[in-house]
Amino acid sequence: VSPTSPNKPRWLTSEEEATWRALASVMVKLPWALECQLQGEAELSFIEYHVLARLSEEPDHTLRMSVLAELANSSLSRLSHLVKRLESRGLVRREPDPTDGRFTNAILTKIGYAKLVATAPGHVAAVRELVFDQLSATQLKQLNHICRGLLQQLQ
Amino acid sequence: VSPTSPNKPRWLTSEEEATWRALASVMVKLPWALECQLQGEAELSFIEYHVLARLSEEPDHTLRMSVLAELANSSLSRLSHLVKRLESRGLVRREPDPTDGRFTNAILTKIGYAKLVATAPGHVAAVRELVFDQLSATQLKQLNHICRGLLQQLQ
DNA sequence: CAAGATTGACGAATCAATCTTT
DNA sequence: AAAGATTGATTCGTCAATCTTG
Repeated sequence: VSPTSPNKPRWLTSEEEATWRALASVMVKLPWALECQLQGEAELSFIEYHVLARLSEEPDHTLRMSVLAELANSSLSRLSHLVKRLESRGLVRREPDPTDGRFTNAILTKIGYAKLVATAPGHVAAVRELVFDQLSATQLKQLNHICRGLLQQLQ
Repeated sequence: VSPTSPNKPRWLTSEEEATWRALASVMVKLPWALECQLQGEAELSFIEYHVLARLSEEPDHTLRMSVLAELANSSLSRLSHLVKRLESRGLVRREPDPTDGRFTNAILTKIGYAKLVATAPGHVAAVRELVFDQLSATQLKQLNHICRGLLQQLQ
């Protein structure tokens, strides 16, 4: 499709186009690389790792499913399927919230925590190697700022 | 998991951590938003759109499957399944390369091209709104540079 | 036999529908 | 009735195995 379309669509400049292609590639390849690292070393997907990680950040290693879904950038349905699998592996368990049975609490088990502790260093090393080792201190700040701006529009 | 682990894993600084969370969110939410836009307006996935778009950039609207897979950041297997679906919708067709039967050419059909022409303005508008309208000219350059750096490590 | 491509089985995400608790 | 959560059907991507052409 050529840039000579009617008039409504403001096309991308060649610099925007190049940036967009690079960004799109990063959005495909970076998650993939991290998936591979996690799958190879821990048989965990990226989102599974983060579910465990988020739970570990809570003092009681517990979060409501709906809150966890938000934190993990996941739909509730996806999370429900996913936690069921983690539960069958003994990494997480679920209980209805004692104070209000409509909520379900996801709870990190001892085994799940151990798994996370064993997995985290390798994962962090991969993130460091693939992302932060490639960025100067200035670029780090720039990227932070840029991402925050983009997130605003992504509600 | 706390930052007070043995010694091997150089943990992330709090600034790196914040940046990483923001970047991870962008990598999930931005593709999702664009998927929704394309699915809603054209019943195309992000990768399907880009397959059509890449084909349209060739003078003869033709690319070998293996080349197209590279350009679309896709495995050959994934592309094969995907193109089969596009073919069943009449948007693309496949032929063995006349000069060497080992290659398969994917060819954008008239219908596929029309679909792309109809879809592109809305998609570009979404990319503009979600990405480039959020970036200053300086940030555009920064993002371009950052992404290119990251891609180098992602081979 | 090697490279390009396809296939089928399986695993995981989505969507809509349903169930449960208040 | 509404919010939180689960479920099942469908679809898509992955992996490994296979097919095909030169």
